[in-house]
Amino acid sequence: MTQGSGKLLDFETLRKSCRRCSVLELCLPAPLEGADLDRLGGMLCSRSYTPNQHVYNTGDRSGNIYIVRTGSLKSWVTTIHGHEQILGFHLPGEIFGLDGVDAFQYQSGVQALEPSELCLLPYDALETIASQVPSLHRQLLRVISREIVIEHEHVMMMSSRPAIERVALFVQVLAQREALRGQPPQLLKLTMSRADIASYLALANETVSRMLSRLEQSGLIRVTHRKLEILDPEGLIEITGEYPVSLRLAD
Amino acid sequence: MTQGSGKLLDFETLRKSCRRCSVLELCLPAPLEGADLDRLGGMLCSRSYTPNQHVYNTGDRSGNIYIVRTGSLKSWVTTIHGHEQILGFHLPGEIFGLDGVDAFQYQSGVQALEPSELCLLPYDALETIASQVPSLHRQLLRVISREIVIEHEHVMMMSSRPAIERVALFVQVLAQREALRGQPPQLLKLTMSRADIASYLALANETVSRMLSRLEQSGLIRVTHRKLEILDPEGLIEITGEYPVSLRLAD
DNA sequence: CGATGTATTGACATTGATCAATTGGGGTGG
DNA sequence: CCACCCCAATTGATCAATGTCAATACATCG
Repeated sequence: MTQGSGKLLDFETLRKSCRRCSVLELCLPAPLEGADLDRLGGMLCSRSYTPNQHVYNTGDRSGNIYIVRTGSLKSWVTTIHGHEQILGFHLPGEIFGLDGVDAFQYQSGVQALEPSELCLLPYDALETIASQVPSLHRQLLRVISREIVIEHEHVMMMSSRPAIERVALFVQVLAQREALRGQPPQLLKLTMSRADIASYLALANETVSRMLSRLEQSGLIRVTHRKLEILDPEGLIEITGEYPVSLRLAD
Repeated sequence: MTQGSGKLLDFETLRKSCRRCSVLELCLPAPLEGADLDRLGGMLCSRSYTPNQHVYNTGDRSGNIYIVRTGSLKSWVTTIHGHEQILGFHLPGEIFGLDGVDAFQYQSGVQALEPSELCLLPYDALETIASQVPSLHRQLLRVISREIVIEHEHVMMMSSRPAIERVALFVQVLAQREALRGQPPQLLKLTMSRADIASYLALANETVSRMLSRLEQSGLIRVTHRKLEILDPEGLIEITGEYPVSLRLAD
């Protein structure tokens, strides 16, 4: 496994660290008592990654669950043809690495798309955490739950038949995920390449380009290289006529 | 939520129940002590479902994680236009219901494809279980891990470009899942309709029919209504591996 | 400022969706 | 037990949408 620059955190550092973490409310929505936070000491580890750096590769011996603190990453598998299939993008507050629990080795590869910081949770520590900090256990389950909903959203994108819908849905879901962590959802930074998006949506990258251009010509968005501005959210929703009910915010 | 015929199990019944369960080694691979099994008493609940019966619907207040004991089920979401998108099929030993943890309501619907029996795990009980039966906590994580791997396999199917690959992969993965629970993997019972398969693979159901016929004409499988026999597993692998792409991919 | 890889745009070919007709099974009632 | 019916599945013909190939424009990074 590719190693990042990591360090174990002592009690005091951790408490401060988690309290200052930008995704605290996602990772630990329930207020943890100071004592509970202390118990986490020694279990957690924070690590930084540079763009393109691998967190782990397919087949690597597993051992950790990861939660994104800052930055963004992609996970993928390589097919027999040597073709790379993107399985997901990981934004702050989101989890990955669970696919390695069952077989003791990761079933996919993960690499950073930009400078990123991750929070590591060793599998072994989870049992201890679960038994000693029950509220954290519930929070972990919630993060896993969100991850599964995101996977379902991915399926919804891939099953949208007209390519324009897939791309529009992609933009919308990305904006939603930005909003969830309190970021302005109308200005997106596409940290992944067009080819990554294309693979994620099961389209040719030329098609992704064309559809983005089409959305821009319709006045719905504005794209300049890796910056994307949503001009007309309502219009986007109209395009994705098949927008799944489950994706809409509580109403 | 639609109610099945359920009953709470006392200690003794549960112990026998779990010990006789066909998916014991999937659900609880690590041997549990008798005392641990006893502690599960009162937390677990078993329920039977008839074909087409709903376990829950999108928007239902959540509360349980489900593990399949016998039978098979499908989960789906309905789009605004009334179109049904299949998210997954659930076989014995597999888990579902996690998508309801975060928002306190299920984000999808689930219904039985045949007479099925489910094991219910209330969210609330999970914390207790985790703290009192640590080994079970780890097993739960493994079942979740398998579920995520299955979701990734689903994405791989949907991203396979030629339709024949998607269907071939579908058959292979289904056989694999049968094999995992000790069933002969060459004889499959398709409990779901062609339309369900089509939705799952993001294809038209006519295309699924055509591809199954094509696989049969090639002598790789034998399909009669809902029974599918794999005649040439190697041949299937070659199709998913080399079909049309290998002719053009020069890498 | 130049070089290399990424993104866009265009032209064409092909796959799979759509529409339509037919067959086939499983369930129900006579 | 058989016959009917209805829904599921198969098969066929056509065409639009998107993948593929190719060339150009554009950033980013050295």
